Amino acid sequence: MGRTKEFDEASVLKKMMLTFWQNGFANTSIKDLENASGLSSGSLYNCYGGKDELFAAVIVHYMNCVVDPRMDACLRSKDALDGLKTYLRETMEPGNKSRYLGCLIMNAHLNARQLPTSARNLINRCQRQIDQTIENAVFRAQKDGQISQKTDSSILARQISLMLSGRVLRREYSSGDQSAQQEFDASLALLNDKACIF
Amino acid sequence: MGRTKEFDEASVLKKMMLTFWQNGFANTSIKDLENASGLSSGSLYNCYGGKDELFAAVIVHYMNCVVDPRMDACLRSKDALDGLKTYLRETMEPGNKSRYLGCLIMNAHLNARQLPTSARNLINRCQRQIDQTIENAVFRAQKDGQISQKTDSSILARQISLMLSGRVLRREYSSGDQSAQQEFDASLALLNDKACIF
DNA sequence: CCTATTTTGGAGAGATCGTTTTACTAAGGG
DNA sequence: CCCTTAGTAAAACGATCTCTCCAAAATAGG
Repeated sequence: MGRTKEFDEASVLKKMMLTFWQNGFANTSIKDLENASGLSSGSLYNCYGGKDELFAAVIVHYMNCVVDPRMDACLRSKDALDGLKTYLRETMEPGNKSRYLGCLIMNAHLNARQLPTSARNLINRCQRQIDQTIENAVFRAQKDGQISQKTDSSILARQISLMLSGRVLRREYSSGDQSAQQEFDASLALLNDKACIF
Repeated sequence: MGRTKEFDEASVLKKMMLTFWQNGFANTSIKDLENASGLSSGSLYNCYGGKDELFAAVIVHYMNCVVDPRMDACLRSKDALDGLKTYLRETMEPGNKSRYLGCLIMNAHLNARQLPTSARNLINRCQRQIDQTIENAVFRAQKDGQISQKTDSSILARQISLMLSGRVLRREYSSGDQSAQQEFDASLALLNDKACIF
C-alpha cells in the first residue's frame, strides 16, 4: 500500500516537543521544526496537517510522556505528602537539564491569545488535570493526618498551584541556582509543619 | 526651532502601553502601534528610534503610571498589612476593565527569549523592585505585630510573589469571575490569622 | 515487472514583519 | 524668505513566516 514511513514518530515528536517547549508556539517556525525533526516541511504537513495540529500532537505527547507519569506517581504514592513534594520538585526544579524549561502546558497560558482555539481548549483541559492532581494529593494528605484538619485544603491546593505557575512564569527572571531553589523551598514550606494555615 | 509636536506624548504612550499589555511584545506590530497611537510609522521611528526603544519607553511609562503609585501607596500605608493586601488586590483583580491584563512586567517574563536584551534587563530590574516592595511590606507587618514572629517573613514574601506571578500567568486559564476570585482569596489567606506558617 | 499509493524534499507563492527612504505638507524662529 | 523640525503617506527593502505544489523516490500488492 505505498511507501512506508522512514522516521520514528515518537522520536520526531519528542524533538519537536523540545522545540516548542523552549520557544513557545508563536516563536517556533516550521523551519525550526524541520531542523529539529530532520524532516522537511512536506513531510510534516503530510503527516500532521499544519502547525496547529502539529502543536496539538506535541501537547498530547507531552502529557503522555512527561506529565502523566508524574501525576500517576503522585497519586499512587503511599505517602501522599511525599508524592506531592516529588511532583513539585520534578516540575519546578531545573533537574539535569542545562536550562529550566518550565512546563509546556503552563508556558502556553500566557500566550493563549496567539494559540488556535483548539490548542487553547486542549491546554486548559490539561491544566485542569494538573490542578486536580494537586488537589487530590492535598486532600489525601489531610485525610492521612499529614496536614492539619484546621487547614482549608482547597485553599492550600490552590496556593500550591499558583506557586507552581508562578515559578514557571519567573523561570527566566529568577533563574540563578539560588533563587530558583529558594522559590522551590518557599513553595514546599507551605506543606511543612502540618501546614497549619488555619 | 521648527514645528512643535502635535500629539500628547503621555496619551500616545498610554495607548501603545495598552497595546503591548494586551498582545505582548512579539505579537504587537508597528501597524498595531500606528492604529493605536494614531501616528504614522515615520513619526514613531522619528521619536523613539525603533520597536525596541519604543517598548522600553512604554515600560518606563507603565512603571511611572501604574506600578509606582501602587508601590508607593503600599509602602506609605499606615497599616502595613492593609497596604500589602491593597497592592495585591489592585494587581490581581480584573477591576473595572473588561479583561484582566495581568502585569505588563510579569507578562514579559515568559517571552523573555523574544525580547531585546535591553528590555530584558529593564524588566528584571522592575520585577526586583516589585519583589522588594512586597518583602518590605511583609517585614513591616511583622515588626508591627500583624504577622507572627514565628513566621519566616522572607519565605512568606517569596510565597506572595510567586502567587502573584502565578495569578498573572493563569489569567487566561482561570479567568472566570469565580476562579479568579478564589485564586486571589487563596493568596490573601497566607496573610490571615497572623500567617502562622512556622 | 507493473502500477497504485505514499513519503520525501525542495522550490516558491503569498503574506507579514521591521525598517528605511522618498516626497510632500505644516509650523515655528531668525 | 530660509532653515529647521514635525508630521503623513507611500513605496520599497530584505527577512521571515505559513503553507502549497510538484516531481522524484520508495514500497506495497497484484
